[in-house]
Amino acid sequence: MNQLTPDETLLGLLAAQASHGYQLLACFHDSDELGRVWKLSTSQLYAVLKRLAGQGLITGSEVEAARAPARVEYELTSAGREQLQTWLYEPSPSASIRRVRVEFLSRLYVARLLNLPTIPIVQAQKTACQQEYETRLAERDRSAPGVGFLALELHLAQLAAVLHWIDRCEMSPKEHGT
Amino acid sequence: MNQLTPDETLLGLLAAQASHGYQLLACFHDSDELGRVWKLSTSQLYAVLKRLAGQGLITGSEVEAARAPARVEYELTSAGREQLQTWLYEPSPSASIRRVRVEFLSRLYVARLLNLPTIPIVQAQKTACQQEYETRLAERDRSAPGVGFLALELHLAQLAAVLHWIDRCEMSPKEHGT
DNA sequence: GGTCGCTATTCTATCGTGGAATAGATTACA
DNA sequence: TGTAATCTATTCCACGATAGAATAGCGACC
Repeated sequence: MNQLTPDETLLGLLAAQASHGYQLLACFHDSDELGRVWKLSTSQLYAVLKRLAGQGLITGSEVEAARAPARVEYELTSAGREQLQTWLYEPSPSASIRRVRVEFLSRLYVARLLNLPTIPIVQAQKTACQQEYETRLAERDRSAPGVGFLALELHLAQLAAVLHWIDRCEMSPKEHGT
Repeated sequence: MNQLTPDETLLGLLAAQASHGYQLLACFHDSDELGRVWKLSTSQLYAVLKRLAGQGLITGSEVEAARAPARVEYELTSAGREQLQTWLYEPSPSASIRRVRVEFLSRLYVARLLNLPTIPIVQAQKTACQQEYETRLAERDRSAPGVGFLALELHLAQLAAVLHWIDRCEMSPKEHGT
């Protein structure tokens, strides 16, 4: 997959608890949950739910709510659970800064939510970023001065910042000292 | 403008020399020029040229080339020159990491190309990023632990990296020591 | 002279997106 | 009791970005 979509993150939320669009949306809007990770519009979320249902990763059923319009509750299928595991422990995650910010943090969020081990996720991401760093470093040495060179240096600085930051992600949420 | 487009960068290139789509494209593909800053498809570039022409910022005229198909050469109008100046010395540039990588480096590229002063551009960008850093720092102190907090810390680390990196941009291309 | 490759531009099909529209249900309050 | 406002929940639609194919002029090579 090349495009950045919340598909698997949705699977993760539904793995924790069967739910419906409007409720899931709240989680993506709460800045203490996924609000700082994803910027998701209403239609996009419902589109993803439809896609996942079409792929047989989740199934929905209409449910009448007590004091609200009827809603469609979705839950994971076994194919969905499998897909989630594969994504969560992807051995070669992307080292793109954007991907780290969004996809890695989503993995972390989901793993914590499901009480699954986070260390392998952090380790895999760290390794990927280190490799990327080495690659770019070699590239820089072959690069002519100019904005292309500056762009590479910025990229290297960003990767270095990620590598320094990522160690803090191994800790559980409560262990954060300064 | 909210969306990230190469419009003004194009104006900058045309300010240096009247040119046509195919040639401009080469500059955006050369990784020693703008290749590491913009990822631009053919159709996007031509679409931008049409838009700029529609806005009266550039004018095109068909030219027969010696050993090639006819081309449309574009040059800046006075409105275009004005727009370029405004953009180049924008007093409050965006502090978004992506914008810095793309828009700021484009400004720098264009200013160098036209032998215009780069210091004010760097200074304005630096100030914007410092302000953003302070804002996010305050936000972090109000934030609950979790991925939202980690996202903020990552953002802060990225901004710090930008602030450290940006000083090197004040130098002319040839002054780069280690 | 056919076809390969370079120059130069346009066309098209698709897809993501934001935001409006729809719609059911409860609450407010006069 | 009527009606306006508000919250819940989902769908619809128009727009623009985008990639990549298609078109097309022109020389070169064998």
